[in-house]
Amino acid sequence: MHDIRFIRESPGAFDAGLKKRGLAPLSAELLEIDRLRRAAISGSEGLQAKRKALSQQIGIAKRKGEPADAAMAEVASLEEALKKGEADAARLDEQLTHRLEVLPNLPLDDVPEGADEHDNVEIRRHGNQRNFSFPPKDHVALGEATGEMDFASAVRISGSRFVFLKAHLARLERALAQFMLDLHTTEGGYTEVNPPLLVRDNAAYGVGQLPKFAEDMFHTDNGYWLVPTAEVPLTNLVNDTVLDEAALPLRFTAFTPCFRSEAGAAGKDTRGLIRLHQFPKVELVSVTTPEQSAAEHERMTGQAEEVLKRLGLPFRTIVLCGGDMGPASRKTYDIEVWLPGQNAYREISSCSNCGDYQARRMGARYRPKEGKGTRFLHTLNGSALAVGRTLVAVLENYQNEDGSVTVPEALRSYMGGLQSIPAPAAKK
RNA sequence: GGACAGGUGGCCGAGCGGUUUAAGGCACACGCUUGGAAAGCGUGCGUGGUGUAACAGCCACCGCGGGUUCGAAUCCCGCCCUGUCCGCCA
Repeated sequence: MHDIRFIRESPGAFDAGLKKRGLAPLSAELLEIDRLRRAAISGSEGLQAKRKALSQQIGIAKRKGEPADAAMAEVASLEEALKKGEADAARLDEQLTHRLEVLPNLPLDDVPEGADEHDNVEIRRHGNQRNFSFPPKDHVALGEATGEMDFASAVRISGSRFVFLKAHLARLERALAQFMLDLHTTEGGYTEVNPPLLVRDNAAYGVGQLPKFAEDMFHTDNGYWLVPTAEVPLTNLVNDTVLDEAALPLRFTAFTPCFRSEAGAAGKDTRGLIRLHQFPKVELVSVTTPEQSAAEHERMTGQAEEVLKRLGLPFRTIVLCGGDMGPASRKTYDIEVWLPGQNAYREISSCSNCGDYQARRMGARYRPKEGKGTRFLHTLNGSALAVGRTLVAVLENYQNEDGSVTVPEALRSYMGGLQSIPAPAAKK
């Protein structure tokens, strides 16, 4: 949600931000609605003030037992104009809100120009791609060979884009999640949270999922949304609140399943664990002052990268261009992990600084130590990491020629000391 | 699912047709007091909108939406939410 006052003061900057998003300028149009809106409000308020004054006179007169017919007649004569004025003001105000609430956040100055993912800019790489002495398999081939990654059963029971993980792979997923949570809570300073997975409209609206992305979420027939990411419940922990500055920053982490209908993704990434209707993810959410958010964004991205470093997985970090960012974000880093089976870097984390965009929608404010009143908070969210895709990366990067998979050092204590996930039994 | 009770500022809480301009308290800020602190005393302090160069002023907001009325936090209707008890249930 945008602040119309900002648009009033800096229409050029607003339009420039939209342009970076690949959108046409809108400030002139919005300001015209705003002009009409304010005129309507002024007119309406003038009449309201008149009515109020007259009503007070009537009250005083009646108290004294004097007649008040003249004043009552005058109020009655205002009736029609009052109704119209209030309706006009309400209609224009609503119109402006509807226009503003569907617009994306404005990119920060250091976000690169560009239309789509081709214009994203790589900012660093870490780790070396392994030299395989054999042709590496992809995770589906590895997982299905042992029967521990079972898509066939999932299709019968739930349909496409679901999976059963079994035995070592089920445990590996659990180990990954636990490893990540431990890292974030002990070294990262995040508070572990186990949130609800069903949320109300207002929570989905608060982070910007609604009204635009209703079709990307699952909805229950009694009105709940299944969370598409733990960002939704975690960020909404501060909705409708006024925090003390001393409490900031707040840092939350959660391991949850995420549910996405993938309505617009028919035919994309149909193979394997990459794009499912239900997938596990460890999420990070920070709530900060406006002054803290840029540094917190770097810190959060570093926290996500740390997971990959400890797992020994090669990755690169890119900054998304204006045209490729999610709507709530003002700056986003994606982290892409190297997948030998696909011979490509694939997204495994996305860390966004949302500025005050979500805070405005949620009503999330704080009281500054200095100065009066309240200010909107800044919110940030990032995956650290998408656990299913991390499992893919571990399988593909740590595979051996016989189909066994070496367990990364960092995970062994979570796997009961297991050194290696066994190769599939030889065919008889 | 059934019955009952409730939703008032950052928090607690009074008000239940017109001097409410939402009392009072807590918290917070500043000052006085003090060797320093606590306590005490004093002052300030809701949110949003509109308006202004900045003040001032004005309007709205007592869960949300309607209605009654010259006038609604207060009365009426609908909805949402919370709590308690009962039922069901891992």
